[in-house]
Amino acid sequence: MPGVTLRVRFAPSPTGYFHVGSARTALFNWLVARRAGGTFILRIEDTDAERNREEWVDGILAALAWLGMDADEGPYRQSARTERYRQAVDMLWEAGVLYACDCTRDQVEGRTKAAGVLTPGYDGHCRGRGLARVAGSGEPPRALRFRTPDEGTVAVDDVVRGRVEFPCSAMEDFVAVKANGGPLFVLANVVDDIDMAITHVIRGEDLLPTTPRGILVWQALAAAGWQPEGTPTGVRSADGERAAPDERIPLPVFAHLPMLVNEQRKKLSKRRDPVAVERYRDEGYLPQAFVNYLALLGWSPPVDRELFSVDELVSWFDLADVNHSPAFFDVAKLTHLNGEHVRALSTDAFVEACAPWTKGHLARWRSEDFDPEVFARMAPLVQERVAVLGEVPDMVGFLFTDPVEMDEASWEKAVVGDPQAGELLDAAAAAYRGLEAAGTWTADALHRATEAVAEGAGRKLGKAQAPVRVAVTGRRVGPPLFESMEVLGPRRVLERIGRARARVAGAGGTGTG
RNA sequence: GGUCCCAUCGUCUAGCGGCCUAGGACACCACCCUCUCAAGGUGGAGACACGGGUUCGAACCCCGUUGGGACUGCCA
Repeated sequence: MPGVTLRVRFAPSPTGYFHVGSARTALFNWLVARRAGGTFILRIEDTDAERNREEWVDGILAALAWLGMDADEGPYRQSARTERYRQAVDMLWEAGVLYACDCTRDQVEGRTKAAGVLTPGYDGHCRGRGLARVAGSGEPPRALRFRTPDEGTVAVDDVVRGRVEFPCSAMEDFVAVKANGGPLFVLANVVDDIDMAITHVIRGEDLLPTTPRGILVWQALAAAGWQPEGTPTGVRSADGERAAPDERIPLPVFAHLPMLVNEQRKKLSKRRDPVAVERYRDEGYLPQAFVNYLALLGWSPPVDRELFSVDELVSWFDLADVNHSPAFFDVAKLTHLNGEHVRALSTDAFVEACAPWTKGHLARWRSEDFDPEVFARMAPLVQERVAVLGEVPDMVGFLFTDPVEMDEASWEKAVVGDPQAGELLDAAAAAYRGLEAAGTWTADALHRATEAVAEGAGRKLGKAQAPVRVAVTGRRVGPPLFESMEVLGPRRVLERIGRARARVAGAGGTGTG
């Protein structure tokens, strides 16, 4: 298609925090645009003033920025385009496809119930009443309904699902304009897509049932002579004279993505499912890993692997490889993938990525206690042991907290539960003091010294190091012990072993048994 | 109720009529490696919803059944 640039849009409604499903939709649009060298447009669908909040817009923008999905145009605001919608409504009204309706919801329901109709929905009551567009003073305001065809079908040609046909007989005359004059989704959305020359509409499958309405509106607008905004007038009118409406304002290509579901196989809900993107950011997921995982939800790459950089995703992504069936958002798999991305980082990048937890707002120690050099030395050992960055504080907290915070479960198991713990600690302390005196306080020397202690106690190193580890780091699990003790230094190591030894002795002395 | 969508291991999926005694990944189990924990290695268990067709041949095509889901707002 020479001369035709692909234009896609992500059009969220700011009615809540940014949702993983929305992020997936945004990503697929973004990938398609980047792959094709097209344009990615951001449009905020905020026509419902009562439900939209500015903070949610900020949340969307922040999440998109975090994930690296940069918009080429926008954000456009529907709330700033009311004049454009009014023009569309006028045109549609003149064309006779819109009619005024003053039925309340209760009235409609009452009539369908009384008539015993099996198919609820609007009954076309006001179709032939010829109500004026604006009611007289004192009368209730009137909504405008779109006159749908009585027969035939509307077909949606969908890249993902093929041709889907909807019978007009099942389509009610839907409300396109609120009584207060404001446009509804189906109208504003279509006007914008035409004006913004959108070529591909890529969105969730939940919008598939309303797509025929959009197509009807699109065709009515085209037939009524709607002029897309911002198109050079000369070119357009020349084309417009001859071309059929559908050619003049061609329908976009539709692609309805499979739903993201929870463990109950229901559409992800903001209310009951952990779907806020910012939550994953704060738990320490890497944006590139999150994007990688999101891409795998509903799309499968043509190569047999799952770890991709964002650039690789751009080069491999194709709507033709999008699946049909709903996908479960599996945090366990996301976590694994995140671990892979964490390990793929350079040490410097890892240290940098950890900043929010080491010296930022998520740190659990006083900033003056944090030693960047110590962290940098331990970083490679930590990096290969965490799946999400939020695990980092637990793993290195003993380096920046004095006295060390003791995990009581670890203490119980490795010290209280080990009759030899006391003598092991004594032997280790003695050996370490020797290293300190000899000036050979290195991980290697500590390793050998501890091995000797283990041998002396008649056990394997693995069993012998446990009490020492708990005494020094406060936990049974963590980064390699000897490197940890090396960076911690003799003073603090010996002090901690001494404190633990005293506690064991104290417990023994006051014990009842 | 109506309209529409979907249907391969627990999960994400490969498969687009013969390469399938169905492959990979996550999770799970066992073993190996190992100073703990991870990571890594090896092995294991684990699926074509059901019934009819079409065909020499069906996970793949068609029909039906069943199951799940979405929509059915003067929300988007």
